[in-house]
Amino acid sequence: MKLKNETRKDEIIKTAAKLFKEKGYSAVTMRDLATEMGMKAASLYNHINSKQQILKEIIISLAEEFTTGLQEIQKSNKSNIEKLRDIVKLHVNITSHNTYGMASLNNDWMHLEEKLEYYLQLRSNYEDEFRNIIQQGIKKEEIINENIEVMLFSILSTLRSLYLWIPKKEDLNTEELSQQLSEVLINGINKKID
Amino acid sequence: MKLKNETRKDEIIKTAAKLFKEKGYSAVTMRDLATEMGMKAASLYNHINSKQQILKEIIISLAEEFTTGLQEIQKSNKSNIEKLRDIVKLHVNITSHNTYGMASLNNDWMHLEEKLEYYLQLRSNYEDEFRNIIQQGIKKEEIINENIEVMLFSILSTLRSLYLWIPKKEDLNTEELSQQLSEVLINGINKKID
DNA sequence: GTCTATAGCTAGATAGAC
DNA sequence: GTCTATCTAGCTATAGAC
Repeated sequence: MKLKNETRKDEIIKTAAKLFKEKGYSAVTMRDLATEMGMKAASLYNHINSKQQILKEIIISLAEEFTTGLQEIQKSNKSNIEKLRDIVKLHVNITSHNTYGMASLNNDWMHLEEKLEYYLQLRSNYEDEFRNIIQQGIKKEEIINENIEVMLFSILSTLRSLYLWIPKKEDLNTEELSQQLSEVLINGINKKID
Repeated sequence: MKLKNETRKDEIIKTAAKLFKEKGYSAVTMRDLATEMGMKAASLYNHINSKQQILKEIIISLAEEFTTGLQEIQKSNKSNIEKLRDIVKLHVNITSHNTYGMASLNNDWMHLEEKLEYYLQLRSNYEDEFRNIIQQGIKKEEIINENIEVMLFSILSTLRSLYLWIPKKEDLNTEELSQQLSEVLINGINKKID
């Protein structure tokens, strides 16, 4: 694990993530990746051990980023609605600086081999923490007493799909987007009488 | 195109959709599909012409179902908020009777060959119609004057992700789910003072 | 650190017996 | 309509020259 190699290796992983987003892990060949990197497929193996390792690094680092981000949010004394706003910010921030990787996290996790179980554990824990915030919010009468699973998956689906349309916006203002998204997800789109 | 073949062919397509949902189009082999069907790969070709044809039939029929469904909704004289509720129903209904196919529609459309352009056209038109309903809703002061793209993609992302968690619910009541989902998407989760 | 060459395997699809 | 056998092409990964 020489430090000198990390720069080139990171470049390969970043390029791979871009291609994985376009066609999915299984449809991208090492030759595709090599061509995009301007080299031959065999040369890739001086920097990475396998195609599987690339997928693992993309997905696990992102999954851990979400886990630590949510743990940080949970430490605060904010209201549950405020915690939800922080979760929206977390997703917008991570997605905006790694749009490509988010595609693999969402669509190619099932192709993980040794790390599959670990990933599933992280994801399951994340959903449990998220669900818990909604439950506490209902108990404290900050959140309506609707079906918890419907609220959880409605919000989470939107946040998980962010990678699909964030790149379409030019000059992205993450602070503004987070604010607008929170508004829509929390308060809805229905116009009330002022 | 003998009618007698259609039953077996439909069975193959349905099984393929299930496998495509689990691993994605590219990772599913004709041998996998044959095994699941209890036959040999070569035998599949008595019913279908190619793997690509299977994907095409799964995706295009669903895309057309959404297109005609939205056209039907557009014909009515309902308010724009009511039209949105109908769109939610449309997605819940189509997804609940073809959960597997929805995975391909969402994640494997880029592997379409001859029909790719047609699919992209249908999807683009669908989004335009959807956006138009929101715009009209804002104009008629039924919907808040927030960022249209944020509202559009927030709602559409949730509806497009329905296939991921609808099967987790046992004894699904589509009418009830549509109602709950509309409530959350339109009115938000924030508790207001009664 | 990149290359050529290639091993070893599996993919989609076809031919033809039954 | 299903089978066995097989073709051609493409895959990941390695060996070894430079």
